[in-house]
Amino acid sequence: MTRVDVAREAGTSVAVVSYVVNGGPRPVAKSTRERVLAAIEAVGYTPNSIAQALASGVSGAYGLIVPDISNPFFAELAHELEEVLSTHGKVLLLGDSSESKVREQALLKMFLQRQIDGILFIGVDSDADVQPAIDAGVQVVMLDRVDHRGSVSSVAVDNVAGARAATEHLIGHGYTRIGIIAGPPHLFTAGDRRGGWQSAMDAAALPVEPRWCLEADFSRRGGLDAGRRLFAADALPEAIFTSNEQQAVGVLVAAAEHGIRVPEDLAIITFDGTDDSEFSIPAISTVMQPLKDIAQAAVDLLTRPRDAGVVHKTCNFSLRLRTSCGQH
Amino acid sequence: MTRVDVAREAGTSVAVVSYVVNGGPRPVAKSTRERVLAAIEAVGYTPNSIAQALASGVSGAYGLIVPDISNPFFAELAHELEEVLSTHGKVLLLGDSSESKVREQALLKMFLQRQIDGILFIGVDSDADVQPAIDAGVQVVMLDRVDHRGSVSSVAVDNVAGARAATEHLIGHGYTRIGIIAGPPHLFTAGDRRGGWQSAMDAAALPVEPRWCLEADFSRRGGLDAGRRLFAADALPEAIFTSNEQQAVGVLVAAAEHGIRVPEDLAIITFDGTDDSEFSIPAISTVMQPLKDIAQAAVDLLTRPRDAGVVHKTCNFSLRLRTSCGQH
DNA sequence: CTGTTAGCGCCTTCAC
DNA sequence: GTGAAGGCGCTAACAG
Repeated sequence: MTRVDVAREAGTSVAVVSYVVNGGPRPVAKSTRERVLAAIEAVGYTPNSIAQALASGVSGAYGLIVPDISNPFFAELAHELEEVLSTHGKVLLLGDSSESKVREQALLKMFLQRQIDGILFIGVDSDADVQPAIDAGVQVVMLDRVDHRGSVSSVAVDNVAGARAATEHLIGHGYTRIGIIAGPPHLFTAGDRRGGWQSAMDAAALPVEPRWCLEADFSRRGGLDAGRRLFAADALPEAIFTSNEQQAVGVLVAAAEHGIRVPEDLAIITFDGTDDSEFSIPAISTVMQPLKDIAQAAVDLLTRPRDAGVVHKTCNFSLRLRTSCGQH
Repeated sequence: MTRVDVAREAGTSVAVVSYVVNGGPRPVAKSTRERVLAAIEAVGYTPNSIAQALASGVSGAYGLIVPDISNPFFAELAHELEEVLSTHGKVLLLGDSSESKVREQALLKMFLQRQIDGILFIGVDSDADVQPAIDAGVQVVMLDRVDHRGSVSSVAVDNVAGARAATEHLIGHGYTRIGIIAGPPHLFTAGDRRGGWQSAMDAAALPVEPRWCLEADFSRRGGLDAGRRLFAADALPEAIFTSNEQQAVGVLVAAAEHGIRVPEDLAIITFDGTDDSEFSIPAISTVMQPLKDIAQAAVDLLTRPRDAGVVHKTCNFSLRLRTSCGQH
């Protein structure tokens, strides 16, 4: 069923069908419109999006590239993004780079070939190469692992402030021996969160003990390994800031292995705020990222005109206090 | 940059460019081919997939519809599916129905308009309506929540056998008072797993205590609520089979709330086998679904010729024993 | 082996 | 307000 069928049924030309389907670019008489609408209904016509895309140049499809969709944080973010887009009748192409920069580039290229209208990009690291997209004139918005000084638009929370707020909360509890599980150094996210922790420590004139400053992947396994290293030492910190939620879950497992009670022996606070921290034992205090807001902001940026200039949008985090830091 | 540019550069016709790009349908002289290849390189040409799709009728895009991508099981499955597809140069459209049948249908329609080559479908419930896809002549493969007696192809594990194996393992431990957290009755998955549990109980001539048979959503919250109900009673079972992993995580939280030790006071075994069960406290024994195999099988079915007939593929589960059922 | 050309389904400018 | 016609970029007959 194409427009030709509709036109024949309605006794008009295909152009008119086009006008009523897209509400433009030319006006249509009320009576003709109704006749066309009826014909569309009668023959069961649905426009072919592919053909529309080819003719008009806009595909109504957006690409999302994530390092790993099975990471709960990215999955929840993808959920929100898809929701925002699909209510606008847009469609989301999912690209999972499996933390590989090579695949990341391959996906980007595949998406570009498909004439996507824009790309939501969460890079494997913080200096992602989205030049191909820019050259092709498609909008790019970076999420999460962004360079907020960079030349492409981005949406993220203030990682420095969030980490500082979390650490300050720990300090407010009276803890003075506070460690950190930092993230991979090649991620600005990790650096910023570490910076936030550091600044809170400095502001409170608290000593930073190097052996309580570990580095780990942003993964459960990373947190587990770091926790094991930490707990193998004789002296423990009273509290610890883990730079992402996955790490925190891993640290919890390590703590259980070593018979270390949370929060009695060790308080924990973390960053991100997916369901994982709510349903862990104990529930983990966390800096919550407002995923819905982030998704909405990202789509807003993405759908602006091409020449809109780069914007670095910062969303507000909130602190969610739970058992793991002594709250209840 | 279109084929015209390439043709001009290479001094050939556009048809020849097409032939070398797609390796057919007509042969091309070696020398010409090389000239064309060089020209493609020189002008930096990449084919427009949209145009290819329109002209050829195959888009190279597949749709995936899931009830909720932020559910770890679906997210891990999506990860595997995307991986399989994208190594074939195919692209995945992600549709998240948010557990709504209305959105499910809307997504299906959107995908169909985009001329997808096939659809991977995980329905909100077990009698999903994929008729529109079938009418449009696009392949459908149902995953997970499937009706393996139905008329569309599917891939899944043997839920009955898996649940029975899990329950038998519990029985092998010497437990006799074994309860179940069943899933929503409108899902065949849930019914099958319940059936497997039941048959193991029957085979061992173990009594089924109704108050230890609860029903809950396939979610952490569902498991939490069910656990609270269960633990509010005075007499507890010795062991319990939870019908999915999310539920198990919730039950664990409820157990912690009530000071019930796992596995000392209550052994738990569950179904699915994502990272969640590995990184919970304690680690949860589970029937593992072979996600990679499932993904591969699904894509294989999806890319068969249209008239290939319906196939219900069953993948082999495996039992992963961990602390929660007394193993270690 | 290579070139010409008619579509694929739709959008949109241009006449009427 | 409506219709005719020329693309969008590519594929695949059909001729040479």
